[in-house]
Amino acid sequence: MRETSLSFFNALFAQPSLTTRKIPFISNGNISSDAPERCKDNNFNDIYASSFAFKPTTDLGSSFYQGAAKKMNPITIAQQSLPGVEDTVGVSVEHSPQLKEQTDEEGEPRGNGDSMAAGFGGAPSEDGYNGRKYGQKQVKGSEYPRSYYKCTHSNCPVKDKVEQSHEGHITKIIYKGVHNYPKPPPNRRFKNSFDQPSK
DNA sequence: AGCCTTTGACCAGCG
DNA sequence: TCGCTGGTCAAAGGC
Repeated sequence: MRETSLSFFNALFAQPSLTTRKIPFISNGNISSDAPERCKDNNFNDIYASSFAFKPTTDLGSSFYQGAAKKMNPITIAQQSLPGVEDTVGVSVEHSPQLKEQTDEEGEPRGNGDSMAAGFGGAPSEDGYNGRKYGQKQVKGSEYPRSYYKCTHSNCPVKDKVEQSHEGHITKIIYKGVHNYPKPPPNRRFKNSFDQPSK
C-alpha cells in the first residue's frame, strides 16, 4: 500500500505517462529548480499528474458522474500510508504562502473527513484546514470527473478542484485562494484511521 | 447530533 | 439569442 501511494505521488509530478518516478524536486513543501518546467509553469496553480487509470472512463455525457468509488479519495489513500506526502501537494498551493510556512512547522497529517478535499484535510494541502466536497462533475476534455472542495471556514475563499480516476488516483489538482484564518489546532478529531497519528 | 458525501438542478460565462 | 460548459447549490442520506 505504501509503495502504491508512493508510486502514485511520484508520478503525480513526473510525467503524463504511466511511468512512475521519484520527486527529487520536492522538499519540505518547496519546489526546487530541478522541477519539470510544466510544474513551474502556471505559477504551479495547476498540477498535472500522470494517470494511473486501469480502465477507461465512461463518458456519461451529462453533468454528473456515477461511477466513483465512495471514500476512495486518492488523498486519503496517500495519507493513509504516506505521512510525508502532504509536502508533495502543498507546493501546488502557490497562492497560499501561509500554508507552506505551516508545512514546515508541523508534519503531522490531519483531516476531518472520510474523503477530504485534496487541499484541506488531505495530503495536498496538509495544512490542517478543513474542507468539504460540494460538487462533482464530469467536465469536457477531462478523462475523469472533477470534484469541487471548499474550506469549511465561513469566510475562507479557498477552493480545490480535483480530478481523479475510477481507481481513486488523482489526475489533476487545482488550488484557488488563500486561507484567511489561523490554522485550527491539530488532531482535533480523527474520523478515519489515516487521520490518526501513524503507528 | 453534527458533519460529510452524493448528485440532480440551477446559474453564469462564453462562443 | 441560444446552446454548451463549468461551477455551485442544496436536499437527502450516510457515517
